[in-house]
Amino acid sequence: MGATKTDLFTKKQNELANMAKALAHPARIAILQQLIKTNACICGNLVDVLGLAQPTISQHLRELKLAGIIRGTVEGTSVCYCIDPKVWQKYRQVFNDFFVAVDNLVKDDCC
Amino acid sequence: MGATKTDLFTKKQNELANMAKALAHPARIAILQQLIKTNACICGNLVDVLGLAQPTISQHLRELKLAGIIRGTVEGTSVCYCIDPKVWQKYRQVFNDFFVAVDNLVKDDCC
DNA sequence: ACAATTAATCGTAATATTGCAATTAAATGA
DNA sequence: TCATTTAATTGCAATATTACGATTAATTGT
Repeated sequence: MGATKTDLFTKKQNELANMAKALAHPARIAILQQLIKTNACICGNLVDVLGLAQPTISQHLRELKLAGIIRGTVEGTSVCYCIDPKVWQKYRQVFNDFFVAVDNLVKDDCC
Repeated sequence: MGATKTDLFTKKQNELANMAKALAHPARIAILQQLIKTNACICGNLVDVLGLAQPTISQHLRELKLAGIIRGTVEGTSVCYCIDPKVWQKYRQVFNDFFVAVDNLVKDDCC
């Protein structure tokens, strides 16, 4: 026990849950917002901006990269991270589709 | 260590992260979708529909209730759960606001 | 009052996540 | 080449999450 039983759920359900998980930490939210704020890229500035240690930031970047929502390209000794607009839009749509589902149904309260 | 350092982040960042966390499990996604699907309420049917044990479902319901996104009212020996439309709309808006932020900035790739 | 039904809670095991010090890897510049 | 800079990786401790058996709490029907 202890591990999520992904086999019980659909691909879409697991996909959405994983997307949510990628956003389920304030540091990762802060990283994404910082990437947006500085328009293009940013590197270890994140370590200065957020108050977390370098390995911790690196780990969060790793997760965001794994989720596909950001990309990192080496630039000299530093690494430039940026949001992947395509994946970002996909996230946006998946979440929106999920939230929209209620519009058709919930007019007033049930219980 | 091991605990999230919420004090390093803004209220909004923590709020969004917590909302995402509420959605960050396929069982909770499935529960919400089931509540939508059956329009109004549902009770222990969830235990039958999803393949998880009763205490596990109960725990996920607890988290969703804690997040405010669902409500439960006692009806005889069973409990009727339903989505809170107001909170649902808030979730929708918070996520949308977050995703929208990129529209103004990311036209083409950076790195 | 008492059996039956339903769901919450408790306790616990397994696993996952968070965070960081220490180290390593990779690239640059002198 | 070698020191410097930057970021990834390793290893580990603390905490959180997930899952469920066993039990408890609450309500209903008899």
